[in-house]
Amino acid sequence: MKVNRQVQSEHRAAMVEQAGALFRARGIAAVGVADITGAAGLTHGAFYGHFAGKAALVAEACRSALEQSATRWRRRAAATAASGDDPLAALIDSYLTETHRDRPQTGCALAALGPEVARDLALRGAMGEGAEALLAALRDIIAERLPDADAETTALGVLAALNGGLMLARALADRPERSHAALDAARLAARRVAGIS
Amino acid sequence: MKVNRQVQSEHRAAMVEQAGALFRARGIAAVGVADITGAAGLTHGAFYGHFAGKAALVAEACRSALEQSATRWRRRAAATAASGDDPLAALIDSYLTETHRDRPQTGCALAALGPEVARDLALRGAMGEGAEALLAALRDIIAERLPDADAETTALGVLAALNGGLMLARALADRPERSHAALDAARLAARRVAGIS
DNA sequence: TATTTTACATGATGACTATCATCTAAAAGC
DNA sequence: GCTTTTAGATGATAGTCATCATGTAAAATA
Repeated sequence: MKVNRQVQSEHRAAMVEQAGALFRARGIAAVGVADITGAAGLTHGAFYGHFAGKAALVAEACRSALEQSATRWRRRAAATAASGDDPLAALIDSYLTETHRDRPQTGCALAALGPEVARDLALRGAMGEGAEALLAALRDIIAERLPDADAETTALGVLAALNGGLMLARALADRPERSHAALDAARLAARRVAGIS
Repeated sequence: MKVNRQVQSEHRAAMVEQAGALFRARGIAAVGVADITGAAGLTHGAFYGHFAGKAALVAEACRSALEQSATRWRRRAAATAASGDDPLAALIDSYLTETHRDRPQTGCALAALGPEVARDLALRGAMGEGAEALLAALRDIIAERLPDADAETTALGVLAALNGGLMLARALADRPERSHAALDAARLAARRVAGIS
């Protein structure tokens, strides 16, 4: 049955959103078109009216998830700065938590999907754009917090430490103390890279 | 046709080896049993005499690839130390290269497969063991090079920076200069985490 | 050498999945 | 209100893949 334009665009947004969550939780290959439409409250037939194919949705979901993260980073940095705290330290601390480790579906898409997406040439564009959005947010936070630093290089280094730390904590998830130690060590590492506390 | 025990064990080793390379290059889900046996010069029928199923081979291939990396790290550290160079700096520099970025099939399995494997509970054990092997090698190299450092924490932090840096460089592979900058920044970051040069 | 065992090949099967064709009912447009 | 358009549902199709069943020839064993 046909729905009005408002509902239609909600359906599309729901598919992008649910796809992003499912991909991050289970991986791209393990999520089918029917899983995505189902999570959005539709059936598989609705899919091809909205997207050219699964690959098109993957690209859109990745870019969208990363840009959403970038926006969240900026908002939170503004909020912590307003309350007198260090926005860079706050970002590092909130990224490298057990909560983030255990909730990939709402977490950083770069850490959850980076390798899987990077090896698909058709998806590299979307991933690159999303990564740049994250880096731009981080660079701005660093430039404001550390006016003397090379914000561009520091942002790349800090993002590497954040991503790698989260990935390592997930790879060690079977060993709770080791996984916890990885998060602690990565928080320290990210601070050292930034040159703070 | 039956083959002798020597050849049989070579076939098994070839399947583990080829699986490791194919998984790192294309991802686990994108590689079929027939691809692996084919790369080893066999047909799909030979598979189930050697492994309980695809999952069993995935676990073995991951552990094997990571342990091989750990061994290579130790050997190279010994060689660079013998020639008077800094083994830790050499490890950092050789990990964060464009060659490593562009050759996942022979590179670090943690960076290539970490997220994909970490979300599969049945595979976490193998990945955790492999990660520990890498960390042990790195810890030993650090303990020798920096006797005053907390080698355990430093190893976790450096591995996070290495992994994250490589992943970021791959995510930015579409933008050659940015990808190059990510490698440069990650080398600098890893050094800062270790507290060297 | 004769017999048994078995590593691998061939072929089959069932499950799953992306995509397409068709149908329907409701929204859009007049 | 009537006609046209179309979002989504249902069902079909073709391809892929892991796994299993069976055959065969060579190694192992006696």
